[in-house]
Amino acid sequence: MYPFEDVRFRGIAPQAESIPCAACPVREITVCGAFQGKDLHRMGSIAHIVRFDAGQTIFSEGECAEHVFNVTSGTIKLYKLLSDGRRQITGFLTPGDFLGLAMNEIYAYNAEAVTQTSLCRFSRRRIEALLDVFPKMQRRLFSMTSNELAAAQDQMLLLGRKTAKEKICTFLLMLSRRAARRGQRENPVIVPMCRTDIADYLGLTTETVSRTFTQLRTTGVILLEEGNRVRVVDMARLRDLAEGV
Amino acid sequence: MYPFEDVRFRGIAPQAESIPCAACPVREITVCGAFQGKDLHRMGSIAHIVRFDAGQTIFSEGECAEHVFNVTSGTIKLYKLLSDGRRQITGFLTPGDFLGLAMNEIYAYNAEAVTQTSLCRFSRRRIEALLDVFPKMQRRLFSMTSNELAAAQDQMLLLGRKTAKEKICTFLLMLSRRAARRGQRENPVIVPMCRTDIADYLGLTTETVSRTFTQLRTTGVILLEEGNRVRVVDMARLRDLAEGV
DNA sequence: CGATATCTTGAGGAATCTCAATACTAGTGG
DNA sequence: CCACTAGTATTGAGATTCCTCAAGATATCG
Repeated sequence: MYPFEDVRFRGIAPQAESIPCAACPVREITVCGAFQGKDLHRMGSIAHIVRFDAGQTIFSEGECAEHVFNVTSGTIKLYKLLSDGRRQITGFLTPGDFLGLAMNEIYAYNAEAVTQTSLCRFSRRRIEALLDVFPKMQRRLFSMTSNELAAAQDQMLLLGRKTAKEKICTFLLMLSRRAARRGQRENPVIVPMCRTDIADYLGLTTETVSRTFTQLRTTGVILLEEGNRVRVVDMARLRDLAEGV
Repeated sequence: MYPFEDVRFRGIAPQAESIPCAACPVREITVCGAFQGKDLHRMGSIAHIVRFDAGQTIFSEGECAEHVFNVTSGTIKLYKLLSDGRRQITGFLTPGDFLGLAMNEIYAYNAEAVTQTSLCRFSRRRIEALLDVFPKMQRRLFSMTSNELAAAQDQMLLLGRKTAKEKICTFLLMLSRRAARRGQRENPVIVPMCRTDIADYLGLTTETVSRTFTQLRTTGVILLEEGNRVRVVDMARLRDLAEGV
């Protein structure tokens, strides 16, 4: 049987009931890719599908880390706050990404839905127990965490040493490459997050983000299309600008 | 028998020959803490002790990742470069830290000795093979990587949203806490790295680092003592300044 | 004790931020 | 179908932090 919808959240979307893990759109690229047959069924039996609307909080820093999640659709932002409200978004998650990774007793950051989102939720305790039984799963989780760490190091380079223009170009490239990796179109880059979120991700202000987009548009690197889409006119130039060449 | 010194590197220090893994000063806090008795012996049999002088490169970005390391003494910096030479130090490693963590085929960053350093070196291929045999080790490595990821997220908050003064205060606190965790004195903070390294770690210039130290000194928060030591006069104030209160 | 590297200090400049006003967009109700 | 509203994005002008360039001070090491 397929995992129950959590009653605290929104009504079940049509596909939520009918798609078993075997047909999960992100299974192959996420931690569940380590399972097959009976094991996959076992995973499914402890999973709950939960949904969030844009802007809803999934969990907050300091809360007891009861759950871990797989993103199955939508975009999520992770962020940390300073006491006066300054915010740093540490990452955007998309389908296939794992959430709650730190595996400590307490969440060390906030997670909030950027768009409408659905997640596959697990009890952290149960998943940790499974790690000892399924080394493959642990291996996969470890590998995913390592990749995240590498991405975090790239982001430190961006935050510490890149200019506003380089930051924006790097950001657009990241979105484009991520879409391509998921088999989506890489060129009209879909930007689901608002200027404030982009600013808080890149260590800038919304005004600077806006001005930089305008500058890239007037210099013929991009076109700002409707529906939060950015058409890259000169991809090679965008790549150069991202690295400061 | 204790692991051989690698002949490509400097002469064996006295303790290198005489201390078996069982007496390793960092065993309990590093990945090897997962082993005992025969298993520990097996780890030791595939380890090589290597030493580096301050300034020597341990490995470079883009190189084939043949080895992984445990730091047993000294301080190491990890950094990434932009094509024009701008540098971001992504972390400083001290005894007990693991190096080469990404476990990809290629190192994604540079590692260089800040002080004289000794490392316990392993073949990456062999360690990966051990991961399947010793889930405890994998669990430990995963846990260490998760901690590093959490630290990276803190550093993103620092780089993206903190002022120069907050950055320096956070940095001093980090060094102090790290020393305390290792059982060393926490108050005269030992700062083994030069101003340029601090600047490249915090996303500042050496001049700004220097000016900020001076400002903290003249406002009575710290004292600059000889031997790269910083005496914290007002720890509570330092903590407040680090968070922007 | 001199040479070299590192650190500190100063003056001016540039990138980015802040504050403020205007334009745009999407959703809502008439 | 259009006007209204609230949120979001853009643009402008001035302020500020931090950087750049340059010189002087200090520390380190043979």
